[in-house]
Amino acid sequence: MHAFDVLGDPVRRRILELLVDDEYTSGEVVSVIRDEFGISQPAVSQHLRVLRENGFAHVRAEGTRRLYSVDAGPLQDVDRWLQPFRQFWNQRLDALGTELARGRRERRTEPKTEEE
Amino acid sequence: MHAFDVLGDPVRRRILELLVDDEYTSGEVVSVIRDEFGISQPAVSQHLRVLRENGFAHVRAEGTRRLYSVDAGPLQDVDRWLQPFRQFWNQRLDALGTELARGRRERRTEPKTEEE
DNA sequence: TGCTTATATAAGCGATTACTGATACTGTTC
DNA sequence: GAACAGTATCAGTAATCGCTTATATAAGCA
Repeated sequence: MHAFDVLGDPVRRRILELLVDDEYTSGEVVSVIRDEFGISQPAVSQHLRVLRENGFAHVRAEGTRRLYSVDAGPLQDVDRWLQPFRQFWNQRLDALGTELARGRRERRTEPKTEEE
Repeated sequence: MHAFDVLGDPVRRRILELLVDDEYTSGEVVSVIRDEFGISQPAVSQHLRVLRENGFAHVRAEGTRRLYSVDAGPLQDVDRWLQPFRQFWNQRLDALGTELARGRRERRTEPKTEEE
């Protein structure tokens, strides 16, 4: 399953938004998602499985509990895929990011048009 | 249709990769995609429609031809959604991006660990 | 050891998606 | 204005997805 397919589901996106801050047990995720989306425990568990199997989440057992956390690998792939398109909304930020990633030392920024 | 659903399809991703460089006529897109994916003209046209209707592409008529180009709006939404996750792979780039977007003037960069 | 809690898996079903072939529409050219 | 080229739309179909209910597994506890 491609990263974008995984992220296509709103429940899975929401789960990742939860995990970005903290580890959550399966049950905690279930209770948030049940409230927000009105779906069952198995439904959530299946989404967690998709996240696991596609490398978006780590699991760690603690007794009978399962603690989920973000694995950012596939998100980084998405970020990379996006790279060539960034020129459209922010050429300067994009260029700067590239430079920085290459380990440049110094920057001065020119006047710019604001967005966001 | 959510941006991530649109990007879930490999044909649509490929079309956007083409359009990132240049305008393409519908027929040009069809011929590239037909070669690479082996699907028909209507199939490609339907994908172009999805891109159009979801704001990923502009169309411009020129005679009987239709010229497609990227509209980056929804991609920028995706980029924004990704933002909180960037800390996982590059805290410093992330922080810098945020600062720059807020219009700061000056930067000096510290020594860093390389990635990419 | 048996009950309970936490979680995962399985089977089945309805909705959605991406395709195909057929056709419609709209300019261009003779 | 008829034929053609470029493109879009339509109707039908097969595959996939996300849900539900039912059930399995495994740890904690009386």
